[in-house]
Amino acid sequence: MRAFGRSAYGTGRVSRQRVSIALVVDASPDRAFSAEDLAALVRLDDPGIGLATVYRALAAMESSGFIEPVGERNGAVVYARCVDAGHHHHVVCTCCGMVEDAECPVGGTSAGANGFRITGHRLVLYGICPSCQRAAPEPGDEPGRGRFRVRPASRRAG
Amino acid sequence: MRAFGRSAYGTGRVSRQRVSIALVVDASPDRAFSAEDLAALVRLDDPGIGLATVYRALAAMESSGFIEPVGERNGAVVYARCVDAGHHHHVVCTCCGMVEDAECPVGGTSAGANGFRITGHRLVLYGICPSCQRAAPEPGDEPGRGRFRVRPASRRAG
DNA sequence: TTAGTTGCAAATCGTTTGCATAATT
DNA sequence: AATTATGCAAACGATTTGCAACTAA
Repeated sequence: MRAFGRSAYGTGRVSRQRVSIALVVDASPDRAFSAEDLAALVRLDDPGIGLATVYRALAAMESSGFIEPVGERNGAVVYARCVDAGHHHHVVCTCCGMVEDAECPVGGTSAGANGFRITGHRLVLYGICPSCQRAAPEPGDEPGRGRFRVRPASRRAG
Repeated sequence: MRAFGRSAYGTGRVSRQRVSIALVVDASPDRAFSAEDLAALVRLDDPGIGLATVYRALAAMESSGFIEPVGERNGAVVYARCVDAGHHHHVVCTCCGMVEDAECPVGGTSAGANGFRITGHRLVLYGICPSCQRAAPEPGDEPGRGRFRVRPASRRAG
């Protein structure tokens, strides 16, 4: 197997399954997705793909920088495709899960206050996308349309 | 039961257990801790405290802004005490788990690019604290001292 | 060949919950 | 007295892992 997939996984072999998975992820650059979401989509083409395979691919894509975890939905981690090449972040619609790359507003801090040597950071912006804003009656209310609510990662239900 | 604890939990009743828990958290403002860590510390004074109680207290303290999840350790979420009152973030030593409050470097973005109405963000800075830097032979190597490795939240082992 | 990948099913294990009891307000 | 918190133990459920078969390189 060749071509696409190489870039998504960085290193390692590129199996038929990994190509399918990478293609689906590549085709959904503006939507946060969970392992189950991804599996469901991939199964449209390859019904026999196993969840474990998806999880393993997810881990590989994350460490290669092809995707990044951006929150959770019902206790499951949701990821976003990293469209931009370099260092960047994501804005996630907490209502529908829409995602867009965002520039990194964090600067200078790499100097490190209090003697810390800063090695990195994780930032995710949350908001309401244009589409969901339109659907929301009261600006300020959490729109009720989305079936993909994303929440800042940390714990399960509430 | 009264006094301390009120501020930590925002609303709700303040039981003996919740006071003990809040006291321990308050006494560890510079260390990331997991539910198990916290339970172990609290049990020094109150051996009978249940893990579920700690988890419930953790949830309450998080929603009241007394603590914030800052990563994970062996698949368990680790929290940091929010020393500062207002909006701020944390710098976490990925080696030993030491934590310090950090100012928010994110500005203006509240305007929202691409039409998003930004409602919030989550930022955690990672680095090596002065103490661990001293313990690290090669500047650049991940020090090997810490027994509390913290990793950016997302998934379990690797 | 040879090492990395897959699918399946079982195992993990941090976290959540139901319930009867105890304690706060 | 009314309501909320606690402890225990069982339940959850997303994610991980062992393993034999398979396959990209």
